[in-house]
Amino acid sequence: MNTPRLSSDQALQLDHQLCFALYSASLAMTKLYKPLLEELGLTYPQYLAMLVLWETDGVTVSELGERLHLDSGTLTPLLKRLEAAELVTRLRDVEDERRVLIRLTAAGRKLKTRAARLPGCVLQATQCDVSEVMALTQQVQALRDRLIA
Amino acid sequence: MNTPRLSSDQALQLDHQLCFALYSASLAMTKLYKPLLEELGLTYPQYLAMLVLWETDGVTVSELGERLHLDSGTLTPLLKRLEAAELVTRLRDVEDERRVLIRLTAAGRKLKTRAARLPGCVLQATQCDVSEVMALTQQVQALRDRLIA
DNA sequence: CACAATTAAATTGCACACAATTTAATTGCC
DNA sequence: GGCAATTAAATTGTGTGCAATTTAATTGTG
Repeated sequence: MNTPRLSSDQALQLDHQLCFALYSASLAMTKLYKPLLEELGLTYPQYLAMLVLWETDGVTVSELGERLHLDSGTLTPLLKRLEAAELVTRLRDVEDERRVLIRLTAAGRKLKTRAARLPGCVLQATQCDVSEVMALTQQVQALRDRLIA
Repeated sequence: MNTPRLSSDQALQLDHQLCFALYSASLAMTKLYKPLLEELGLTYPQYLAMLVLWETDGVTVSELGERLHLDSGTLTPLLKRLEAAELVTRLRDVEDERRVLIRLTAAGRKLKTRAARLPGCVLQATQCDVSEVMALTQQVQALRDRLIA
């Protein structure tokens, strides 16, 4: 059996692009989170950084970057805003002064309680059940990991 | 049978977030396209705009925005850059002077030929076959449309 | 121990995204 | 026809993303 092929014209159609499906779905997600995160005083990328810290407090900027696939050019100003909001502290590691350790403040830890309702809200918006969302999440993660490799 | 539930702690884990899977996969896609698009002198969002125009030449800023789920705040400067690159023209619609019609130049139309190889490069990077990519694309599109609704 | 190479953040500059506002043109309603 | 309401882009301001460069600290090698 032959591998299915598409004409060059079809292959360039916007609605045939996996990249655009991901791009527009990701932006739609951001818009969905926006009003929910506004109550917490967070932007969407700031929320992702907080998710990492709620899992593992006290990480370096690099470690945070590896986890989120973002670099210091993005994270440094974002973390300064979280520091200004008094949700995290940014202190040079005494073991290695090149590194900056990001730690949650009491307010930062406390915010997790209020964030706990978000996953339920988002699940509802997907109109899927948990198992469907988990399956799609894993498929998209696996794709991402192949793209990065 | 009960709907599966997750603890609030598990539900907030980064790797359980569909939103983060989409976000990081979308950014990974952008990075994959970057060197390919550099040869064409396009950024990734500019490429998406060109995809629309290669399908339907002569659209308004609003129509382009509906197709890409982007607003004039994003599109106006982007289109000015495509105009500066002499790939499109931006002219007020004589029928309704509020509207701006975006049309491909000869160079803009011609660029489609060179773009034709991109879908193949991207498919290869996914390490999937066409049918898998198509299925995932449709799943993600359907999710996006439910999120927007 | 000196010093080149490496590493970690920060900085700079450019291009998005998007909310909110402004400007200009058209429509609707009387 | 006049004018409020609506519509389409553009503008303004904030916050990412990321390449490229800079700054500062550490490591490796002779």
